[in-house]
Amino acid sequence: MPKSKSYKLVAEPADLPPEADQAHRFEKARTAQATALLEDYAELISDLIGTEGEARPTDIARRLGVSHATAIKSIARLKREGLATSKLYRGVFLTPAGEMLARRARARHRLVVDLLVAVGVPQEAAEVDAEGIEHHVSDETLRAFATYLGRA
Amino acid sequence: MPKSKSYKLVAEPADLPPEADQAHRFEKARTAQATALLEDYAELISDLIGTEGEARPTDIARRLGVSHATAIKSIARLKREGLATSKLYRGVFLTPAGEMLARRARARHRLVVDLLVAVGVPQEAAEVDAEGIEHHVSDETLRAFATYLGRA
DNA sequence: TTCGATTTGTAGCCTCGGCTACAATTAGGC
DNA sequence: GCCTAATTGTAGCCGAGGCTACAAATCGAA
Ligand SMILES: [Mn+2]
Ligand SMILES: [Mn+2]
Ligand SMILES: [Mn+2]
Ligand SMILES: [Mn+2]
Repeated sequence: MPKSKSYKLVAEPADLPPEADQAHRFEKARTAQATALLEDYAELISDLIGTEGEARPTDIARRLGVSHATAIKSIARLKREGLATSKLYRGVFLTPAGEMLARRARARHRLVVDLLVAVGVPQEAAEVDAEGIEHHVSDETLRAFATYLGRA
Repeated sequence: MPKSKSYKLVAEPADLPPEADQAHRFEKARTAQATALLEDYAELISDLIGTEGEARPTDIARRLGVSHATAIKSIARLKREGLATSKLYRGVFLTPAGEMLARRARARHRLVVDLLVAVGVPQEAAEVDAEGIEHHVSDETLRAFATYLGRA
């Protein structure tokens, strides 16, 4: 992950050229996309461990609909970023950081599906669309969803 | 149960293994992501032509927050896919297919922002998040949004 | 225990979308 | 009209995330 200047706490000057705003939005979307894969893997690994007792690369690959080679390479990225570990022929595990990411991803995923259904989106469409939408929902937006659903 | 008469590409037998559903959702999200860049460019080019009279690569790059080399390369992809044309030093234009894509992208973008605001998301957060969310909103979900907003 | 099937890992290829550096073209001020 | 600045385009690099093909390790049934 490219260092991502995390100046989220810094107030953003209101006197920037107008197109800078737009550029900043696109940049946020690109950043979100860069973490989407990590979030999906973390959530899935956590699910598999919970339901199957273990998360094997082959199962991960089948659930994601990618080749096992692709899954293994992505798992390598998770390890590189300190989110997962794995022992040869013994499955993949999440580090504390990975667990935390998985928990938040799962909670957000559920909230997004519930919000969509609450505003009238059919269940199956909500499930499908949420898989992509979830990665672009900020904490602020998530709080608004929770409030709307009466779970503030 | 998993119905939704799909396109000719993927035949969906009703008795698929349960994890195939999940794989299919992930695949949809990946497909949506593959077209996200095209949609953003088409929408932006259309906007620039509308407000500035022309869409020059440099302006496109600045609005997107990427280098002009990146923008030019992406514009090449739009041309390759029949969505845009350009004359040397004379800006970028949209083909009819590109215009159509831009129109739909803009309408969807607006509906997504409006939906977010309607459920209580602050305006600025809605604008930011919509830039990513929009690409994962299916037609079915979009219709539900329109209905919710009373624009059925 | 042995041996074939499954699982896991590696190697190499591809496209995409970032970037910088540099080259060429055009536009504009003087 | 000339020269500089801006714009546009090209070349080459990179990492991410797809893929297939092949190799190695493990598992499990006979
Ligand atoms: Mn997802
Ligand atoms: Mn998810
Ligand atoms: Mn967008
Ligand atoms: Mn948009």
